[in-house]
Amino acid sequence: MNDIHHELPILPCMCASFRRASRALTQLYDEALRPVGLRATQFTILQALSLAGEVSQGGLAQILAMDSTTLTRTLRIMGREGWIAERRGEDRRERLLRLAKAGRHQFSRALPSWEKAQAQLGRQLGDGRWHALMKLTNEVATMVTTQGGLS
Amino acid sequence: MNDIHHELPILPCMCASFRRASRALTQLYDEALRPVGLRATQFTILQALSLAGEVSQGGLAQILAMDSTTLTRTLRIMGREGWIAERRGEDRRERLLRLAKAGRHQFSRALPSWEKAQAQLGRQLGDGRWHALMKLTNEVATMVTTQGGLS
DNA sequence: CCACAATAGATGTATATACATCCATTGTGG
DNA sequence: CCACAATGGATGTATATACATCTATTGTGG
Repeated sequence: MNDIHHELPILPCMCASFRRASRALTQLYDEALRPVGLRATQFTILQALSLAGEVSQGGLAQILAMDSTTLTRTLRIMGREGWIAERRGEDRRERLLRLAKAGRHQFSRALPSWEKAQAQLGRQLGDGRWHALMKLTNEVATMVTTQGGLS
Repeated sequence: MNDIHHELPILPCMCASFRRASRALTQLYDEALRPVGLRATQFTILQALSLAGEVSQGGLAQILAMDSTTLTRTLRIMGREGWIAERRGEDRRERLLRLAKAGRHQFSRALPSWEKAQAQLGRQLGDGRWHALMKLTNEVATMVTTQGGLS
């Protein structure tokens, strides 16, 4: 019953190729995190807040290279689980976000599953490709968001 | 008014790093394709069908490493634009898909914009990183979808 | 100080995405 | 042939994602 697929055809579009790999990876991580009750995206937000401390919604959006209004909905879901604490900044338009106690707890609870997914992938890729991909994906995100509209 | 961001922080999660880069790239390609009236995903489907000829919905889903039921909705949207032609296979559960005339036309119309995006990105990355990423993203997708549930 | 531009998010809307479940069809063991 | 498992998609539901537009707040030139 297990899928022993063939090689996937190369997609000449870099965007398509990235999106396909992202979908595959998201499956892998979602499956690993399902027993804990987290989606990959939600784990990412917990981890980002864990690393960044207190940030505004817009600041978090920049870190993740996503539209800040997208976070409105995702944070609402995570907020009703009690994982996110927020307060108004001095600039009262801003929402300053940080992990609530339940959020830190949920994050620790998810760590082993996440590490298992990372390790499995790391074994399959090997150190060389792992580090290359870490570097390259980070460069792509930085480069594209930075140089967005050049002449 | 233009965004000259800083370096983005490294995300230790491979999945998060991939998804972030994907979002950034999707922005770039969506922007390039917007004047033509296509999303990156839709362009990808047109291109995949253009390369693959006639395939079943499930076959297309495998090529793109996505759930075949996801395609039900996306294909419906593209179908009502008249871009996709379908017929029943001998196995009458299958839907066999191919580009309709309007689809081939829309695809050609979009090609220049897509090539511009590819070229801009290619310039920023340089040949080495471009080819490395093409190879690595394809390997990741193949590897993860193939080795899905190993012991 | 005040009119007005700029910014941070919230909301409406559309697409992308997957999973659980359901239906129709096909394959299979007896 | 027939009961039943397996498969291809469709549908219901939930989340992820972005853009256009709106509101509240902040910054700024005069």
